[in-house]
Amino acid sequence: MVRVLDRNNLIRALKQVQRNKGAAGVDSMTVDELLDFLKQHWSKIRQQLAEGTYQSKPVLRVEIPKPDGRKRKLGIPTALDRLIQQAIAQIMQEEWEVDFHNNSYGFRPRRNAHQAIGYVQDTIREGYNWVVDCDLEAFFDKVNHDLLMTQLKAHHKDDMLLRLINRYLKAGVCINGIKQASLKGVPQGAPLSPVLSNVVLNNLDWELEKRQLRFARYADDFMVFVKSETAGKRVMSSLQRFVGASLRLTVNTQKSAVGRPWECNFLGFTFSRRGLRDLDKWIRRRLRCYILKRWGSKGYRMLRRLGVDRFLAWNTAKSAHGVWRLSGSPALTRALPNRYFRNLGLPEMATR
DNA sequence: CAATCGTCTTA
RNA sequence: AUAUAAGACGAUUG
Ligand SMILES: Nc1ncnc2c1ncn2[C@H]1C[C@H](O)[C@@H](COP(=O)(O)OP(=O)(O)OP(=O)(O)O)O1
Ligand SMILES: [Mg+2]
Repeated sequence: MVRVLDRNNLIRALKQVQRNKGAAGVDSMTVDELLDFLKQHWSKIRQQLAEGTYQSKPVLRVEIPKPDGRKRKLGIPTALDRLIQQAIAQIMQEEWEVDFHNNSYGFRPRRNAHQAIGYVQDTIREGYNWVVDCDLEAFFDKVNHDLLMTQLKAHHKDDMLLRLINRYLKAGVCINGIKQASLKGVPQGAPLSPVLSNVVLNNLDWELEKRQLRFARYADDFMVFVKSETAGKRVMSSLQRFVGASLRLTVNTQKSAVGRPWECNFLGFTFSRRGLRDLDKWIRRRLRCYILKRWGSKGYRMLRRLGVDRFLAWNTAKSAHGVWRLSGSPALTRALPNRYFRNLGLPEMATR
């Protein structure tokens, strides 16, 4: 709590909230009104936070369309609550980093989707040719408060902080003017929610580790790797049981399946067994167009002299099991955009 | 090469 | 029309 209320931490949080220019919460205070409000009321709020008497406002319910046509229920905290939560999140995410599993890649500092994809490819290369692809149903909305608080208490000694987080969980939602209690879930739109969601699924990570399974997780989307279809089916059903019984969450059966890694999507990337010859021929074609346009026939002669591989300079990599990864310069990625890879069912290109 | 804005992607 | 993290691109100021 002391570290949360540290001056530097608070101004970093304030800058982040202001930079986002997000919409107002239930009190209809905008982010540029926040600074004036803080000048007047901050000393009082700071004292309430230190004493554990601060009462947060409920979140504002706003619905936005999801890509599949359904609605996503956002919970927008007030600008002030976003500031306080961001200040907590900055401290919490660094403290939890040491306890989080290495194969969890979502919502974490210094980790990205490419690292998750890289791990997936290494795993496939080792001969794990069956995959259990899982997504959770309405993940944030269904997070169990008691389980989350138990998890937080086990790792965090600060009673004031725990109390404040609990108040945020129980702050309620405001749906067109009418306040409702929040009995479960973390709000989609609160700065603290992503790190709390990782705390919940950290249990799942270590359970998979205990069962000595290879996996990669990105938020609520995870892949577990096995070497046969029967093993995959067995893992899928035991996972459903574990997620339901121990985490009080449900696996989204529409978005989950046991299959071949090269037939499924993970983080918008597709894997393919297509051979290098096809790939090389296709890249050659694209490159010719790009180089002729950019440097004319001089560039084209240079390509012929150096060859595609040397020209790419950032090399194409081949794997033992026919899974390909390409890397390219930013300029090349612009010439060969990822949607071409997607349309052809090839793995996308990672810039480096 | 330090900082600040703007667009976009993944969950 | 919110949040986090990473990344890409574009622009600007010294
Ligand atoms: N735009 C967003 N704003 C805030 N949080 C988000 C947003 N998109 C996704 N999230 C968070 C909350 C989600 O529970 C979590 C997983 O996303 P996603 O799997 O797409 O939806 P979901 O799990 O809520 O519903 P479902 O999977 O049943 O369609 O990521
Ligand atoms: Mg989901």
